[in-house]
Amino acid sequence: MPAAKPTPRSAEEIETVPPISDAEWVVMTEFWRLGEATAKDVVQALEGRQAWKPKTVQSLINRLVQKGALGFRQQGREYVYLPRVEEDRCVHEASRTFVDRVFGGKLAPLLACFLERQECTPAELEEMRKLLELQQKQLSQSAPEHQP
Amino acid sequence: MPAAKPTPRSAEEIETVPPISDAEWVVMTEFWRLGEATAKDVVQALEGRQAWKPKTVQSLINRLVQKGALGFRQQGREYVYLPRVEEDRCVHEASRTFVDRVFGGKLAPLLACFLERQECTPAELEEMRKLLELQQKQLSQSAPEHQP
DNA sequence: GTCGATCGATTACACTTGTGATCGAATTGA
DNA sequence: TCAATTCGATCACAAGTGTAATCGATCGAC
Repeated sequence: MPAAKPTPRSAEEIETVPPISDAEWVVMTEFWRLGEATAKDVVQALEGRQAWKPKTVQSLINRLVQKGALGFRQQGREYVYLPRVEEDRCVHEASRTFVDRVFGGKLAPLLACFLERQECTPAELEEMRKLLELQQKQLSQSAPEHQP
Repeated sequence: MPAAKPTPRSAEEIETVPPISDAEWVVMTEFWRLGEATAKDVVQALEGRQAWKPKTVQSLINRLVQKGALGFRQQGREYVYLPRVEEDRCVHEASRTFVDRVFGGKLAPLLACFLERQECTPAELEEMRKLLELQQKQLSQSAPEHQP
């Protein structure tokens, strides 16, 4: 069957993010970083970090297109691909799923797990503490607390 | 460097944890919780939460045995299975892999992601903040700071 | 002692994933 | 003009996964 299917959709967003496998994730990350890119761009970007043949990268791109995670437009003989799913949404979805599966949905045990093994730098510890304090401050402002 | 490699292991313990798939993880979780259990125990434990036929659960158990994640001993006609990999290690390994893949190895962005979407309860926020403070305190004691 | 219920063992089967190779058309350098 | 290169399209193929069903032995109820 010829290329009847590969016309880019006009609709920009899709509602539910498709499942993205580990290897595909590496590729998506590059597209999220680059915004738009040809297959070759991504091959070059991954060079050195990933020992993938160009054809492998192309296969992963093709699957991401099939899944609706990437779109593309034609430019001369080649395609320029671009993300069709937001990084934030995918990242959040993946995190949610992971934390649910492994930690019963709670983040604190994950943090504890990392702290136990000293997986965080002091700078990161500080950053996280600030994030938490900020969040707590905002919460306490928006939701009136009863103070004893 | 703090956090050097922990104590050398005994020769028999499995050093690298096997890959555990999503469905298998659900089963392992029950074994970690129960300590020891027959297939039927786990089927019953999962009843209501997971719409799996008993044969499906048995298949997952068999694969976990093949992978070395479960062991068993015979008891009459049936088997009593038990974990052969520590939950902590599997959980940590899975977390490490996930955070590396999705957040470039840093935990803070994951936390930020959850906070943005208000995925944490106030109690959890507080718990995490305490965890962080404790860790920071311990660090500052073990690694002396340059004096003001 | 026979029959159905019940174990674990073995088999099934489609889908996904990782990792490419091949093919035909277009492009380019000589 | 023609051979080599280079796209994307299509195909390949083994391993892993989700989701069971069937088979052969055994145990318990009559």
